[in-house]
Amino acid sequence: MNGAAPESRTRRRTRRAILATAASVLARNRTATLAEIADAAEVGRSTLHRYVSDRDELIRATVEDSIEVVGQAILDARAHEGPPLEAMRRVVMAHVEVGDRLMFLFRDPHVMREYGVVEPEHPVEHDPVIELIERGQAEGVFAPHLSPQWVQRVLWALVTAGIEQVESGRMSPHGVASLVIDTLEHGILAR
Amino acid sequence: MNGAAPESRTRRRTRRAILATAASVLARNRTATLAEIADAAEVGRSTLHRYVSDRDELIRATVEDSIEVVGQAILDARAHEGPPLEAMRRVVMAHVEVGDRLMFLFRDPHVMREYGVVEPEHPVEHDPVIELIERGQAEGVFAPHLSPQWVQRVLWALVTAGIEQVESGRMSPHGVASLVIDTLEHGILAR
DNA sequence: CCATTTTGGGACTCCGAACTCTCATTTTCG
DNA sequence: CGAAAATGAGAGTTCGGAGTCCCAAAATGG
Repeated sequence: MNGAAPESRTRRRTRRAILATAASVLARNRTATLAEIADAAEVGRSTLHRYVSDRDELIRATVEDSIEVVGQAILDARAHEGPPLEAMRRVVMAHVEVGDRLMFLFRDPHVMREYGVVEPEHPVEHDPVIELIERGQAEGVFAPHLSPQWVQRVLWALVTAGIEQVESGRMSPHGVASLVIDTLEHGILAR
Repeated sequence: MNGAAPESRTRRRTRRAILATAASVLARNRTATLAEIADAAEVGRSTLHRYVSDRDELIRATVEDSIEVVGQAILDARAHEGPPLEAMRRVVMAHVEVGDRLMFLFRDPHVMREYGVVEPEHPVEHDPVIELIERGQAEGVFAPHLSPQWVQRVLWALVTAGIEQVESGRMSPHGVASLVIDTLEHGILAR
């Protein structure tokens, strides 16, 4: 399939910088200009066009890359190992760490709806987070009456909320993960 | 202040339709075209321009209108009356009912940052939801270690998540409010 | 029913972002 | 060092949405 054209180290680094910056900028401003993205990535507009022909292709490539990065972060969190509660905490921290990519992918549902991968390599049944939630429910740790998809969506929502709080200066970066975990686990009632 | 020019019933209705539709469309696609918005509102593009001169003014007017609608819905929820827990449940249901406006206002932080009212009639200290949360904390119902702003943000996040679940067909419209309330109150742990 | 208001649709211009192309310069790496 | 790769900057073109105008048709309301 691939024309046996390995990318040079230089080009690979530039490509990474472009895609990472695009995710970060587009997450915060969906109408950002290509010039703005190029500037933020510290690259000329011409160079940007050497890597992606189109705005459309830029978004497509950024989606693909972001899915890759997020997926790897979750794998690194070893969701399938250890007690579900501890695994969930690692997963939350992993989410926070790739917050930019997550916000790019999921803040605007339009992005995933239009550009989401057509042929998921790992079908939904193998999503590590879903499996973790199901495992936790089976072991009696997570509430059994909540659908795993809902729990996962809540996880995204809280992580996003936490990141926004940090960016708006209403919260220190340090405590976000634990606050999110606490709220996710226990809600807002006194106990 | 106002040039004593009361708007005819006809114009008032079309204005409402335009602003409501704009909120709904822009909430789901921040890059929607004016033509798309006009179509969705079932008015001609010319008519749209008769009510707002500019895309900028359309957004500004939609923000103002949405704040009005959301504020009224929250007032109707009587946040200051009765036990905090029940008041919070009414507030959640009110949020769900004006979900479109909420998503327009808060899904993209850029909107409120750029167009949010400059002179809030009711300063932040008088936000009924914040006051409800503080009251609930004072009465020992809500967790005291969570800042009211964080609780409010979580409330928004969960309502948004619920609405999205409904729209994606993963959940029935009926049970959303109670699911959001349950998750908000207790989190995801088994109990 | 008639005067007035409101609307829809088309034709037109304008503008900014997107995209293309070229060439000199810099960086990489054997 | 020297060839090849990669980049930056600028000029020029294209394109689509935004905004303007006009007129015939429809709806409103007295």
